[in-house]
Amino acid sequence: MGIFLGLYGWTGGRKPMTETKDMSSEKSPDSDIKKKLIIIAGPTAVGKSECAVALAEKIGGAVISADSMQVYRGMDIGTAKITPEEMQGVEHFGIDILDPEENYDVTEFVKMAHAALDKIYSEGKVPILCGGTGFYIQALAYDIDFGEEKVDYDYRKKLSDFAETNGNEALHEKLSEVDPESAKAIPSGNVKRVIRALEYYKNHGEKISSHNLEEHQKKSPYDLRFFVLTDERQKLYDRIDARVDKMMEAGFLSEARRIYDLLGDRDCTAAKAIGYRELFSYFKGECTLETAVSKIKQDTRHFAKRQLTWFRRYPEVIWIDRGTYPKTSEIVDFMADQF
RNA sequence: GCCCAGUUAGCUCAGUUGGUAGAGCAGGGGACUGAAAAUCCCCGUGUCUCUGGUUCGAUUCCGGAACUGGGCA
Repeated sequence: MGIFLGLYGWTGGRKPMTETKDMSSEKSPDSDIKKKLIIIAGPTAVGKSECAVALAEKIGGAVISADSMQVYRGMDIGTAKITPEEMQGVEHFGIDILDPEENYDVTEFVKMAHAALDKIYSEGKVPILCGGTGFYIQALAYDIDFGEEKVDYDYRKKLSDFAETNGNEALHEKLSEVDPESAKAIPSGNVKRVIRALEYYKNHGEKISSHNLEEHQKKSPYDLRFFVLTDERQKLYDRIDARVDKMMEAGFLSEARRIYDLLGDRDCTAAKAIGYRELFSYFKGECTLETAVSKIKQDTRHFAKRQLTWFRRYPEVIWIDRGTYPKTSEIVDFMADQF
């Protein structure tokens, strides 16, 4: 049941906590055209994937993964990637689409997601965007414009070399000259973002700060149902620690070894994945396995905390506490109640 | 049993030539618009083990106790 939810518009029944639309008069022509997009986000290890599958089964949906690392083939255990069995026949997009040495970024994600959305909508299904990469979710759900040009890795390298030899302050100073607003907003220590701001100015002759200001005003083109799963901090951390131990038991070490042999010292996105990078430094003899494993737990906990911070920015988020809804079926029922 | 050393923030330790103390890590909060599992910013009051003494004043000096290491028997 519930599979016949049409393509357009929700059937109402939203909880009062979110902004309620007046059914009769307030309906703008736009909101009738807006397509539904369900988002299931949250920190790592809260149980997003399972919920997404269960919800998809219940309402006739398909899942789009919003995860920057699960795109890589062969990185399964360490990224806690959903297995084909766990998918239960529900279609998933954005998983296993690249080799680890390939670079991926938001724009690639958005392209992939748009294609997936087209397909899902055309089949009359409901898309469920599920994952923990807040930046990707943001980009898709609020239709952020990143422009068409491709990244100039040489220019980035040039700037980071400049910062290396002349100091971060010097690079930051360059930004102040062309885009004082960005310079004010970005600390000089955050070299990556300073570089991007400079790069943007070079490509567009326009300040990224004003561009961001415009993009910031954007409303979502979708009829969103933005769920964020959360849990008591200690419980979440305990689950993370336990999961890392389970990964090790499941053969994460040899999986990481395989990826390490493949990537070597290459500086690519996949090599920065939590779990892999710590094990890589063990392979290089920089630390003991024990140290590496506890570092993985530590880094994962920090990551989860950052994810939570990200999602707190959205006022429209419907928070779901696992303490209140420990069972996946309860969560799915709750979600289904929201539309 | 004796001799040394130590006992300071959740942990590891600095430090105070006597005026009640500070780093790293952990922890918390935040930012983020083409690297995002990335990158970066902010937040440190604790019976300075206890107890006598000296002193205007002791966490700091002296004595004792307890505990923890190490050494000698």
